[in-house]
Amino acid sequence: MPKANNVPRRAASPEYTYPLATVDIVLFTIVDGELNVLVPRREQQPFAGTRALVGGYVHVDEDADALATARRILSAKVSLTEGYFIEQLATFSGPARDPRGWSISIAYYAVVPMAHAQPSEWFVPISRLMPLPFDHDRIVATALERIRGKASYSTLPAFLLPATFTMTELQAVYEHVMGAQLDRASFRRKIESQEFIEEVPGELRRGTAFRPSQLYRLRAATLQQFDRII
Amino acid sequence: MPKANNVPRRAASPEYTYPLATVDIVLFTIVDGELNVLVPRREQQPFAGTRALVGGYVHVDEDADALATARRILSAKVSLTEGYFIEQLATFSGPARDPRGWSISIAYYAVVPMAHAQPSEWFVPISRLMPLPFDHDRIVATALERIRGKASYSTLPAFLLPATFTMTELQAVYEHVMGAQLDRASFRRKIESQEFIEEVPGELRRGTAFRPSQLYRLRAATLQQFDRII
DNA sequence: TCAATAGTGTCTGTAAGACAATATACC
DNA sequence: GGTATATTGTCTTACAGACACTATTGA
Repeated sequence: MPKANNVPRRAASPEYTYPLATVDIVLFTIVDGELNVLVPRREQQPFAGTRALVGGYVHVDEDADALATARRILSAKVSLTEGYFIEQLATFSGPARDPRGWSISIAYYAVVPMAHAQPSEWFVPISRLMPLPFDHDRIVATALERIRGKASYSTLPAFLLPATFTMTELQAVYEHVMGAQLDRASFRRKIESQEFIEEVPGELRRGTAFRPSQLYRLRAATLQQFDRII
Repeated sequence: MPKANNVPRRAASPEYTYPLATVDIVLFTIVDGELNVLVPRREQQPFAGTRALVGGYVHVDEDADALATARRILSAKVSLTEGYFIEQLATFSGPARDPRGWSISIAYYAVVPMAHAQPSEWFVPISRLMPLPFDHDRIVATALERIRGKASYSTLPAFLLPATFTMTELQAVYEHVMGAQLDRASFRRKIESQEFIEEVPGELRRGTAFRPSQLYRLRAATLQQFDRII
């Protein structure tokens, strides 16, 4: 069984060449109220030592599909095994995007609560993102488009929060992801008219500020995948 | 240069096996007011003789990316070279979806006016679609979800119409794609508030019915790609 | 003139934004 | 009690759906 270090090479078939098949993941979290992306330094060539998205080869002998590849990579490279939302983003391909040759990258994006994102030095705020190798700039741009688009009509941003949160914190996350200010009353109305969160009975966030605020949590049905709320 | 009949085979590398890289296309058109999908009979194995989506291998020595693969396939297999809208749908992968082995299908969906769709026996109305080989049922379902979702907030359905059309015809196409009835006044208001179509000056559709109707066409800026209209 | 469709105007309900008023803790 | 935030209520505006009214042609 090939392991992660058993890197596949291009087939040397004289009549036909296969594309490389890889998976890249754009992992988002919130750090200090700002949207961050996981871009650890690469350990292997090409571009060893420079920051890039996490990714890896599709292993046809162990992966049930590309999503399984993505989960395996997150588990192996970032020790992330559960508690995150992940969805396919798009597939990028061509002869020039990877110096190793004609390649396919099935890109995913994922969303985790800040607490689960362990080594914060692997994350970079999207406002301070440097140019990335391969076509990772384009992949990140596509992921940002997607997450911002979905923020306005889905429960996606809620997956950036810890298990319990206040309405104000939820609004702040939506505002950060969407990059826009929202009206408190309208936001509350809209969120409550949907039924994807519920009050944690009797639980209040006290001590921190002045009037304590009600704590909320995602409903069980919402926990595994986000829903449209429009 | 390998041609279409120069089929790539799986690499026989003892230590590592590559996934097959293919592109499949869900081509939509309107026939007699109903949404149809292109599913010609396959000429090659596997599943020769049965209806399936058009598709083919990625040719790394001639394709600039997977979109180029899709365009090459449409040109070669359906003689469709221009006048259609195409967009990436999603990528499907796994060991079982293709009997030839672990495979990747980068799926696209495309939309053409009925006139461009030449041999109508290659098309099947979505209401009468039979079970398809591979995981093409799943791909078609995903494409239908996408096109229906986009219909309500984009100009996509307009690409199913010929060069000029009446407001009533435009509404009928939206209704067929969305699978819902729309109010005439509201529809007209919404479409006119956007600016993606324009009147063809002085041109009316006469003779056909009673009061003649104004003819419209897509604006030049809209012709190449559809826009969000919300 | 009639039939049948094209095109326009009006009313109403819903929901979001603006913004003010009230509630509740800690200091 | 004062302060800062939480939560609720009200007013206004925008817009879509419902529906009726007018316009225009060929028969």
